[in-house]
Amino acid sequence: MEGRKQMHEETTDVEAVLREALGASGQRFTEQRAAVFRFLRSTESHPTADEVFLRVRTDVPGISLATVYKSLETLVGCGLAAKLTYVDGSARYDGRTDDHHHVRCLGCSRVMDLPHRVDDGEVARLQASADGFRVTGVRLELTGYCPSCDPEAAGAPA
Amino acid sequence: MEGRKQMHEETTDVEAVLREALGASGQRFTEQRAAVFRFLRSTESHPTADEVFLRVRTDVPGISLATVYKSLETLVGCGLAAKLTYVDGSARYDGRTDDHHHVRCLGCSRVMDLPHRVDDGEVARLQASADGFRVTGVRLELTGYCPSCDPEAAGAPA
DNA sequence: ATCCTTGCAAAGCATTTGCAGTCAC
DNA sequence: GTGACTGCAAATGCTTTGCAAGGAT
Repeated sequence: MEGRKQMHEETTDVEAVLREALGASGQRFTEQRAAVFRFLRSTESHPTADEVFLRVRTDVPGISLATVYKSLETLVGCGLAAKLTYVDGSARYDGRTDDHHHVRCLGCSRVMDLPHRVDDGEVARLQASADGFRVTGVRLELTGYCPSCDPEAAGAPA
Repeated sequence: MEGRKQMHEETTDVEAVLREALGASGQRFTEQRAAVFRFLRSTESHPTADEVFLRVRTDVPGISLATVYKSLETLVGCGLAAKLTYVDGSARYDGRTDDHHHVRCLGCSRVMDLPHRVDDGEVARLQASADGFRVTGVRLELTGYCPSCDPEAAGAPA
């Protein structure tokens, strides 16, 4: 089936992307970095460093937590990942680097991606009052409750 | 002048607000909590716990950092302050609890308040794709450069 | 062969906690 | 007087760092 072939192509592509980005900044391709990058690209769960560690350990048994931290920082430095920080203080990593927004569930702490971006006109309106300020980025996060955590919804919310 | 009288009234009012909020949740009014609250209300600088500590220490010489942390948490619990977290991982506190947004300068790290809020229609549009999710809050932060830090502006950027 | 990376363990830093004395009520 | 609050210091948890061995180019 096409499925397997496509999967293989994607894997290859992911490695190529990583090799290129690392090479461009004079850094080396390693199995550890590849595993971290592959996992980040494969999930939308915006994992913490520790979650990455636990998962990647199944692919690269001997990897250490320190290496995961270093790899994540390397990826962020290459522009292949983004670092998010939440109110609880935990850092999370996102394999998507395009400008997008998030919804976070106050119940289960899950973070999901939003397909739409804030309208440029809206940004311009908000920015208008910060005079002289040159805006380069917008970060937006919706908070609330996902269907299975909603305390106001009918079902028993765990 | 009116200035002095108004200032005194405000101070009194701030304490009354604090007393009421604390009483409502069975907690006690203390000089330390009052000093922390007063400082938060008086500034727009969104200070870290340590900055609060350094400043409040001039009013309450013997106060400890642990007490500042506890007081800040108490205020957040009473709804008299909000806790913010930035990408660098540092927690900051905001004496304003109404729903408002921020601009952060990538040069000097200063955080300022934005007078406008994201339009409800825009939130609805963004939310539309997160189906089943009940949105309760919106957090937005603009990032960029303030006039004195803008590297693309004419003057020497420090 | 060079020097970047890894894994380990120790160090760092912000925040939290335990506890005895103190204070608000 | 009672129970909450403070200050101190120790503890915690996440993240970073130093270093010798190993690996990519």
